[in-house]
Amino acid sequence: MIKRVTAQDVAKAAGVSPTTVSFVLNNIEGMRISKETRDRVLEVAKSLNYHPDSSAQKMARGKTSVIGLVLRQNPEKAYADLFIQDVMQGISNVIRENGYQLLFIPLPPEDKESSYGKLINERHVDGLIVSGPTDQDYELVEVFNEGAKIVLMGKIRGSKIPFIDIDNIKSAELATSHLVSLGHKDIAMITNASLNYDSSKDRYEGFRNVLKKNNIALREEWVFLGDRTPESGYEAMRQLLAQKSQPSAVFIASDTVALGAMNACYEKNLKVPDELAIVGFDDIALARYVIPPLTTIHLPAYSLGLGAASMLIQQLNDEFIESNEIILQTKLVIRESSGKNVQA
Amino acid sequence: MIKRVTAQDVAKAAGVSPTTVSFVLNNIEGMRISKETRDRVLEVAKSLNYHPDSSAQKMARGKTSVIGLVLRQNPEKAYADLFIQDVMQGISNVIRENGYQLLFIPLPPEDKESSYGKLINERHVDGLIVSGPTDQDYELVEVFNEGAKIVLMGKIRGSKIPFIDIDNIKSAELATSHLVSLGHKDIAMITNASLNYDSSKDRYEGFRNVLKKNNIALREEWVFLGDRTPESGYEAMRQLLAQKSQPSAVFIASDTVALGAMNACYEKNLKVPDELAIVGFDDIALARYVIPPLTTIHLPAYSLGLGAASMLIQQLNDEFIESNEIILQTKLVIRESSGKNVQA
DNA sequence: AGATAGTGCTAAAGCGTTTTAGTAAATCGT
DNA sequence: ACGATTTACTAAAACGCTTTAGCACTATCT
Repeated sequence: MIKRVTAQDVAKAAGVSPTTVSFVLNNIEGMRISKETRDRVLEVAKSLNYHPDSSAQKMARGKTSVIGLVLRQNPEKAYADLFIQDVMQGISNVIRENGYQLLFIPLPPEDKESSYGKLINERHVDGLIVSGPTDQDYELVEVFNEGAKIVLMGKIRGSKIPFIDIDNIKSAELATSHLVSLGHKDIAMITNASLNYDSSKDRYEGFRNVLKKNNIALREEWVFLGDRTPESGYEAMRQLLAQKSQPSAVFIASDTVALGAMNACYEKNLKVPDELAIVGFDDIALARYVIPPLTTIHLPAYSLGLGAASMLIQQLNDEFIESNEIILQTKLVIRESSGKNVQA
Repeated sequence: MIKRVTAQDVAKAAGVSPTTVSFVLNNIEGMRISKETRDRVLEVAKSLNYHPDSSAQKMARGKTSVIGLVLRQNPEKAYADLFIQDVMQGISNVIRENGYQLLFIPLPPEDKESSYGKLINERHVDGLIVSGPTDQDYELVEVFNEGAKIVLMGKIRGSKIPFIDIDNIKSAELATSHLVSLGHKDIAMITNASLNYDSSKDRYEGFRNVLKKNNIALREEWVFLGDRTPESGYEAMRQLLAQKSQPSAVFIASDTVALGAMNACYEKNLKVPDELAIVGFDDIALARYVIPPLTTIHLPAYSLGLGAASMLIQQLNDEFIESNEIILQTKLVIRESSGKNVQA
């Protein structure tokens, strides 16, 4: 193993103290360093190929400059949910500007063992952005109350943790209404995830609201639970298509799930949208390229990431927090999968 | 900010020295600690909710226990290339077992400024797995020669860096041969990425090899460059379809790119596979759910990740390295997009 | 000329662990 | 009963940086 070049080495070579090296390299204001000395230190540092040891900096500074993005999902699903990609971009942009790094942390829901606590307490991260928290995330609330810096994407009812989210109920209403306005009366639904997730519960509620308002009876046998994967959509659709009586439309609360569902239709030679209209949710990058292109609810994933990161950085800087609760707007994007008016 | 609980605090509360606390918590063998003391320390640590500061550990131990996965791509493309998901799973499984963490690092090719050096020298990571290195990655070779622990997924010609890869030439031959054997003579190609990447170059070469062997002339105007995104496939296909003379089949060296291309076909109302046969490459999780399901080259992404991680960990442990160069097998997966025999 | 302020730098403590070298007490062998 | 071992632990250094307090010197003011 090669000997590391330390600030000591630089100091010695430049004929100054380590203190001065630190001042120069970190551009500390208020500390007067002559231009000569400054230049010399800079030059020596470069010629020795000096890089400060980040762990030592963390120690000395008392902060890590790392923020964690925790996905409340199994690793394989975390990577499979395409929607998270845009979110990460939004986050990345904000935090890089502020000198932070992103640590990507899949945290399976069954992994109860004090994992949030570890992340914070072992000082791996300064703060956390938590995507898709569940009802049962008691520890998260606890850790937050102990002073941890956290922002939620999604929300936990009854907690004081700042969050950024969309109005899932309204958005699902938007999607379902679109189907109703096209003349559909027999509408099925596949959720995005299990009902432990608030987002799932709310999207389901929005769906039911619209049915009720239009005096359409909810048919429980037409409601299936997805789990954010194409597989789950495929399976749900196969079960749906195996029933005697069939809907003319289905609202699938996740584009990723819809992908699988559409394949099941293809397999059964069922034409989308002519024989079955489909509306998705998320507007993942791929939605536009699906065959047929997917009508869906556009969710501002990039802005969600951006907003969450900004809120977290405000917390970390102990700045005044403008708003603890941000709700972003969604919109319906009409492509082909929902088809034309059916009553024509 | 709440005062951290340190090993000192635990030591004091348990009536022992910090040394003992460390011995107990790390289960150091050879150090004799009585069961009583051990239990007491453990209990106190738990009751005080003690968590060792990971930065301090890194400092003291001289290692970070973090390994970096660097994607030689722009952040947005890094997340968009679906193939990487499976790779990450393979890596995650190995490294978790060995007590390492994964840091996900998108590193755009244009970012020349000594980035590999930073990662290693600033001690963010103990070692690096580099996916998709390019020809021009001089710094990588340099850093490796200075003693950095690195494993490549892909390869750099002429370097001694251990790598794990597939035989891209042979795999592309496999794909192209399939098309030829179905009776196609007019075959186009869309690459997975720019030809700066070895994988691109090799897949292109395999494609040409088969044409040559079968006395089919290569038509340059039927060759397009993809960039791992659906967008690039969509654009390429539109250009291809705008030409006067049309191929009957196309080999697209990336499933993700193929997704976009297929959408362009749909838009032009061109039936896949009847009017245009398509073979992809990668066998991403979604390939099976595409409409029509995609014939493609299955690439052992999970094993690639697993192998890379294992090789790296061997290096880190200064273990005997069984093999510096591993080539994994691929296979052709025939689904629907390549269609039936065309001469029938 | 003496007090005051400003300039350019450094010594040393501190961050929270791990680890080497060692010590005191208990046990053992003869 | 005395030295040799073993047992159970600890003191202190080390990791590589940041930061506070302060020192010596020069310039400025009255």
